[in-house]
Amino acid sequence: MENKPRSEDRRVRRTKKLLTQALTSLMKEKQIKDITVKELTDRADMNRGTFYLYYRDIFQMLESIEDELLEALNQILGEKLGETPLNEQMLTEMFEFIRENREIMGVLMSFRGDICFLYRLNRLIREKCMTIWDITTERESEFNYDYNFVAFGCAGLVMAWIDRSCPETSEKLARRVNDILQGQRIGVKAYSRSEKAGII
Amino acid sequence: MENKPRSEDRRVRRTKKLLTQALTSLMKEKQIKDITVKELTDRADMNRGTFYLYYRDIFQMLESIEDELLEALNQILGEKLGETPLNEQMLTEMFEFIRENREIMGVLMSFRGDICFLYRLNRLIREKCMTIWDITTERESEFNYDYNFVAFGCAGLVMAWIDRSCPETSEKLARRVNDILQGQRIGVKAYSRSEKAGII
DNA sequence: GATATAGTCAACACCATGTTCAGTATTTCA
DNA sequence: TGAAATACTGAACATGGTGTTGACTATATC
Repeated sequence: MENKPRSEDRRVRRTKKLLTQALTSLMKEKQIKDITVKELTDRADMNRGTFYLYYRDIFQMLESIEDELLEALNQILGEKLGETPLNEQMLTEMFEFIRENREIMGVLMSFRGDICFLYRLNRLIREKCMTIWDITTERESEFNYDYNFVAFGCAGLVMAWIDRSCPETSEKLARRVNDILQGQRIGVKAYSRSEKAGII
Repeated sequence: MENKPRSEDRRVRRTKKLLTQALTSLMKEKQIKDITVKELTDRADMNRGTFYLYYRDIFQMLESIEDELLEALNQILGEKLGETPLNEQMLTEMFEFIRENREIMGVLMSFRGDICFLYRLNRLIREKCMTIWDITTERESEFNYDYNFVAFGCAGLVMAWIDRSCPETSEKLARRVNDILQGQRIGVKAYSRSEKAGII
């Protein structure tokens, strides 16, 4: 995220950064559909016309922010699929990246966020798993349910983590996810006062 | 969902139903932000003004559809919290409800859906768990991570299920979720070709 | 320091929105 | 079944955010 192509003019970098900050800030206050370009550029302290130099509308702007985040995550996952394993080390790196960008990541995954981003993130990791594990189409259906459980489960866990401003280290979170995936009992049943109380 | 208060005029029921169908249909084709009231009422074959008799805008309409779904699910969960356990029977009932309303549920949970709905659904179940299991505030943090993993994991599993038009029975799905929650190994590791390939 | 490029400011047409009102159609209930 | 109530239609209207343009100013690059 930080090291963008230096080809862009300093002013361009500044403008985009200010707009991103303003959008992040506004999305903490209201739904994206209720944010106007005027409001956004006012907060970024710039002319409304400047916005249109780079983005078609606010939704497209959000999408382009998502593009950058996903591209960066893709880099971490290893550009050439199948080369790097999805291990605890890699989970740590991903969580660290999320932590570093927790402002915008938090917004995107919050109730004011974008379900599309969750899906794109999900697919990114999913495709890597498919390649690494060489899932055939016959096994795909079976794979899909469990995969989705784990993937969205992780997303949920990360949401709770960001929501608390990432108090635990990325390493600890990666270890927790690792433990769960290694087959460790998900600690929910432990909360039940009695066996009879239910199973969830 | 089906048995609404009969107090409403038949025309009103008809209008709302047509609008809901039209919205569901349109959301399969495009994002909600790109749907105009004109487009919606055209598809529902009615006057544009009629829409405003019941809804302020399209987003508010979606919200009111969500309200009804969540209210119905709340009924299934038992109105008086803490009275009914969250067991396999109840999971089956919930999945059956989702299956019956899979058209709109599918849209709401799809990549064109509403992240807010996921959060509301999550909170609904969460609050019930908190009450039943008598989670104290000290234990809440610990509980939160695991709970979120399971809750969003279930959501992900359901998404995959709806996405395939619910081929498995609600009973079978409830059993699968039950198995996972009972501590059964989540079947992802099984897909790995070798132990070295990674842990996710 | 010269040139290129980015940002500002004001003005503009456009179009979906949300509201209104009079007239018509349908439902409800006595 | 008929009358009163209520819902829907169709057209008109003001409004406000949108996206674009062109001339001018400010800033970065080399």
